[in-house]
Amino acid sequence: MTHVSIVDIARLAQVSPSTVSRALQNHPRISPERRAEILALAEQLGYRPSQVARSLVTGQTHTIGVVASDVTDPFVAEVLKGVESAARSAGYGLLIAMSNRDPSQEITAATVLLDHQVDGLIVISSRAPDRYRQLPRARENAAGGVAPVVLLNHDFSEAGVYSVRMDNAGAASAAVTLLSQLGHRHIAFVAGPGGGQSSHARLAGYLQGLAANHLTPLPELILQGAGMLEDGWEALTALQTMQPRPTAVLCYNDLAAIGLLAAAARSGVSVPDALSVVGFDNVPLSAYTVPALTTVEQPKAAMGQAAVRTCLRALAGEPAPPIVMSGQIVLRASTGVCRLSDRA
Amino acid sequence: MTHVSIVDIARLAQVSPSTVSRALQNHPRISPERRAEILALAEQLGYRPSQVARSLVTGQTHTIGVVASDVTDPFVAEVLKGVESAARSAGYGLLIAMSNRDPSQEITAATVLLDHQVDGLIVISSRAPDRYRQLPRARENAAGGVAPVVLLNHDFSEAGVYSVRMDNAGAASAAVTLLSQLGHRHIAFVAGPGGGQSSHARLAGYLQGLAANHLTPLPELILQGAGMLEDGWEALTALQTMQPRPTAVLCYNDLAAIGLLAAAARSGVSVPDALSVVGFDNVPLSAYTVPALTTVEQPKAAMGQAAVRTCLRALAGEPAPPIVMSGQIVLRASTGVCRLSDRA
DNA sequence: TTGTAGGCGTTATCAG
DNA sequence: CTGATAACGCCTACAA
Repeated sequence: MTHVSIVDIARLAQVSPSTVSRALQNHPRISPERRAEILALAEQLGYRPSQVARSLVTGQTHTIGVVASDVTDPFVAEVLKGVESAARSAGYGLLIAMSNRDPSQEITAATVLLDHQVDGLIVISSRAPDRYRQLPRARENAAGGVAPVVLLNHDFSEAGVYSVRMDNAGAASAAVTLLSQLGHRHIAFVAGPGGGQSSHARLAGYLQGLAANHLTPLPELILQGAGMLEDGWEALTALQTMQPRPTAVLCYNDLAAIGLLAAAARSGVSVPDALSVVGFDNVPLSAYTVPALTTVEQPKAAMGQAAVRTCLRALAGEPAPPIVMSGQIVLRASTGVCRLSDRA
Repeated sequence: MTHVSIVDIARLAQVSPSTVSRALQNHPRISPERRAEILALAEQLGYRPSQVARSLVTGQTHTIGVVASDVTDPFVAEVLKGVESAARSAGYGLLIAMSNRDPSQEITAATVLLDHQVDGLIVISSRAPDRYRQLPRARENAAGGVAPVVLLNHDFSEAGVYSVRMDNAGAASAAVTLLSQLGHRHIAFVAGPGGGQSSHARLAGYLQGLAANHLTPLPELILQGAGMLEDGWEALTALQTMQPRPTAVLCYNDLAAIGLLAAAARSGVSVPDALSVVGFDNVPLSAYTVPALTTVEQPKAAMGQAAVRTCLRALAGEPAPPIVMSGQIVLRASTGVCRLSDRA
């Protein structure tokens, strides 16, 4: 016998399969003795219920799909960790697929997951959220419902699409204010990947921050990037050749900031004396850079857990309003008072 | 109609469900016209085959389980990326669970995945491989087989258990030789997590390297750790108070090395002038530390892909011998010639 | 080449 | 409280 099933147990226990089924799922209408007896037997036989068979009839797989832009990004990994722990403790499995930061792969990945019949979808850092409304009949759940989609750091109001995000703009703005209070007047920004709403919001926050502090926004102070180490590295050269030269820079994320820090060290640009650097995310590594990175904390694990909660709530038919979390600035050694006199 | 199924198509196409089934899976015995007609109809109706129903009958889910010690570890993330791409292109989904570096959670996670009927299991950095032989009937596949388990960086010969790993000992030994050739005589080692075979092998390699270079192994030069940033950070203090003071240190992984680098910078210990540091893994970040980290490259993505290939091979009943990859030393700025004269 | 019938392991709806 | 019985959506001999 390859696999002990519910009927095997039934036979040995001299009861019907349905009774066994009920015993196994703590159904109220069954005598305690029977249940105990059956449970013991199941245990002893090493019975493992077939999730597959169960899913076929219930229409639920107890599985959540996660499409991640890139697990190699510490922010994503950290969020994923939160997602995993929450999912696991809710009895849900996690089916994962990577989009490799590519919008078209993103919906391909989503489709694959949906085809594997995940109950819901969590997208960590979507870059193509508008396409979810087009996912053909793929989102149709066998139970007749539509798989909820939870977007991380991407506000998007559409039926069946939920969101959990940070106050990206507010935090970015706060970071600029911090720099302004330290006396910096020329603050650059290394932008994030196009298409991502978090990039957009952080850029907006940067501009708001400048305005709030009566600083003039200069287009050339905004550098392109994609939230990767290389971007920060390359940004330094650009910063050094600018006129007037910025004395501080806010980066889309810690990765870019770390790249920038490395470039600065290599080029002999002293941080924070000659240049103050602020990151975003507060990944574990940011405490171990040289100098330690001032950054904006994002409650990464909590966001992941919130995404799962939102998903389950949607699944249960309960209301699941957008969640917006806020982040604190973590002051470390990469920022300092502006040493340059301002000659307008 | 909640979900279009094979019988819906059959009805509309005026054929039997089995014909539709055959058309959908490119079965040879069906007329091309029918197939075309049916395929078109399916497409038009937005038909999505139910993986669940399919799995119930075939006994295969086309899903591979991955238990990862911690996605937050860049090495693990990088390997996972390789696993994902290989799995995806083979048409397999990925069910993931985290062990949080805890041996007991590791087998719990494995069990959860197995209960979700994954076809095979890949364990990224196992710390409790001997327990896989005890996984009760959980590994029993519905098709009557046993789910193959592929261990990463953990050699383990047992039926149904496969392995893909690096030549950890060889690489560690080579790293020691490099340091020795740079003139270092007192080389410390920051060890990795207990239980992991890669820790064990790298430690062994370190000792072999010492022996090969006629250096005396001193127990106090071996520091405990778990492959995390903190371990390197804490190791520095220990190193500084040793007599004689080591002039070089090999770390279990890049994370520990990065922590060590940070501590050194904070304490004013100049790297590599006063201390040479070598990591292991060559994670992307290691090129962006200050100074850039000399380390041992591990073909991370390739290892992940090899793990998937091994798993699929085992699934197909083909032989899948252990795979051992080798790593190159990547020479960067954290190592240098020993500046201290040797006073025995 | 195509149709029929049985079954994969569970759950759920009925009667008893 | 318990037992038949019918799905769930698909695959696969076997029959036609």
